[in-house]
Amino acid sequence: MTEQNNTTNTGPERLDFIRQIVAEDCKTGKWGGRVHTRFPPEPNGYLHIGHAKSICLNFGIAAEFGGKCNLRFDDTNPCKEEQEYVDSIIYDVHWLGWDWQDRLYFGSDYFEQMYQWAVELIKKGKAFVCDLTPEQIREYRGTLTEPGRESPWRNRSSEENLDLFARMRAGEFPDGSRTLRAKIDMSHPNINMRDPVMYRILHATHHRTGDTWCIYPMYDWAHGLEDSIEGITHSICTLEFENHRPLYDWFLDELGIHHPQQIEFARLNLTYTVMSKRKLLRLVREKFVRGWDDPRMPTISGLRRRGFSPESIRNFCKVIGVNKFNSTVDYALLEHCVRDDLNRTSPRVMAVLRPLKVVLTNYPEGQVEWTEAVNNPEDPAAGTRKVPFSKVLYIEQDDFMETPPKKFFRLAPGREVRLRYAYFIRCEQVIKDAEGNIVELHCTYDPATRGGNAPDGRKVKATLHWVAAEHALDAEVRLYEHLFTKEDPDQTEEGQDFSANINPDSLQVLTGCKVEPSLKTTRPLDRWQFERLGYFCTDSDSRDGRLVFNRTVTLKDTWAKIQKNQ
RNA sequence: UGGGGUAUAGUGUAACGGUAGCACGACUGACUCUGGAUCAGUUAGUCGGGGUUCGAAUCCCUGUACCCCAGCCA
Repeated sequence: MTEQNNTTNTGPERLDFIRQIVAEDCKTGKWGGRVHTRFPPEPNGYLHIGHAKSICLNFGIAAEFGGKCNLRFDDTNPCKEEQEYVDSIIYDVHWLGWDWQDRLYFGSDYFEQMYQWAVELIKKGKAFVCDLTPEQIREYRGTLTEPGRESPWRNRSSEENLDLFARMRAGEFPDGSRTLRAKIDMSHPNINMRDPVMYRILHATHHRTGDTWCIYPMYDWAHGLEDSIEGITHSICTLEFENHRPLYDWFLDELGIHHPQQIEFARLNLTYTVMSKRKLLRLVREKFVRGWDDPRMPTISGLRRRGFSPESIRNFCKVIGVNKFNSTVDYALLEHCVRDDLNRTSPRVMAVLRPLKVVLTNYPEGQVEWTEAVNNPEDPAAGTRKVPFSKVLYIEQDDFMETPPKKFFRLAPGREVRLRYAYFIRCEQVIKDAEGNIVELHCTYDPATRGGNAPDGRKVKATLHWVAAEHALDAEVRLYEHLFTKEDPDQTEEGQDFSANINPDSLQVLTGCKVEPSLKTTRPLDRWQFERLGYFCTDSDSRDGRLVFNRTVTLKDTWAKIQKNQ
């Protein structure tokens, strides 16, 4: 913990409401000064930016308070969970920069202990085997406004319950035929307390325990026990579990075991995207995207492939804060965070996405000059590199207009601009094809402006990026827009769902792009700034001789804004 | 209409009875070999109505709105 400097007016570090609780607990010694959190994903899908919020909260709090944070898989439902998801989650949490040392746990490792505790509750007369069908259980539960009715099986002797429960475990009964239920209160206003199911019979193969179990614990029963076993102090979860806290508390108190404090916070919502695993699964299954790691997905793997850095995601999670009320964060804030980080860390490079050929009529045929370019103006240590310059070049089509409107100060007939790190050039002639399309520009360069400055002190209003034709590498560049056309994808017409709001133009593939030769050896996940265009990331489809880049995010573009407002 | 939560600029958040602050966005301007970055500035807020108090975003009362809960999902 750093010493507070009272001479500055920055004030004390502001703590969110969860950190306030943790800080208070440390002060009062509630847990003996211990802070132990956990991130408990269910391995039934890929992690997304919303999980990152939880990950940063749990691992962040542990780190800040000198505590520990476990990675624990909440794998109590064999029907939905897969090893593939376990692997991806481990990879993603690590990639985000967090470490759990040797504390990688699985709820399924505690199945035997859970079973023993269930037996204990049965013996206490606090749990019973119920023979009601799923439909009957629903009927007996009552409704939000009416109390439920007690199961006719509620008052079996503990001997009978013990025997039946053992036989459930032994696999004597078919799926769905019986459950183990807690005996609480069928008229409780909180429906979760109306004799909730603790175990269901499921003859399913579990991704870790195989076929050793045919009864599986329900979340409400299992989760608190997992936290208790691991000695968790602060069990941080999302808002929808607030209604379950009384049950969480009830189980731990009845058992008289270590009782962590559950604290709930609001999950993250982001504009122009969906966050529920169910919807993300649909996007993948119904091929709206190319997979879990499609760069348009809000998954960690998608963001990684898109070019987001772990630092930018962690910083995003810090600036959005944490609260108890639902809110939707503007996607622009995520973009701000990634630009902020990439601006400082990304090497600059020149790439032309939509090439327009430029011939310098007064430049010597066959001559090549290697001009020195700065790799990162924000980081002098990044050094410089040499970029080839010659008679035939490519510039961006957007950087030339035959009849330029007001405020357009790039290249136009008769106008002079600077080619970055090279020369001033002047447009002398526009060459068109039979249809009148501009296919080539004839320009002259001023040899006196070598390096990019005029000895006579004359100024140009624009600096253009460029690539020498003969040295250029071909590349494919994938441009992305929001996956949905609406800020809230769930806002739909009657009878439609979020898929109706999918943006048909969310992916645009550009081929025949020209990039500078230094990019020849780039490897997947390398991050770049293409000067004046944006931040780009070498895609995993990229290989020697076939370069593929993803646009992470554009640079802030004043000219685009002017155009849009016209 | 049962229970549990929550309301602060366009958006995300601070304030813990004492000047409503920060960030993003938007809009100006300066600077610039990236129309980037940077810098300076502008914009705009306490859900409504009562009360308590010298003083209320904060405490009390009362409305209103939104979210969650009736899986043998988590």
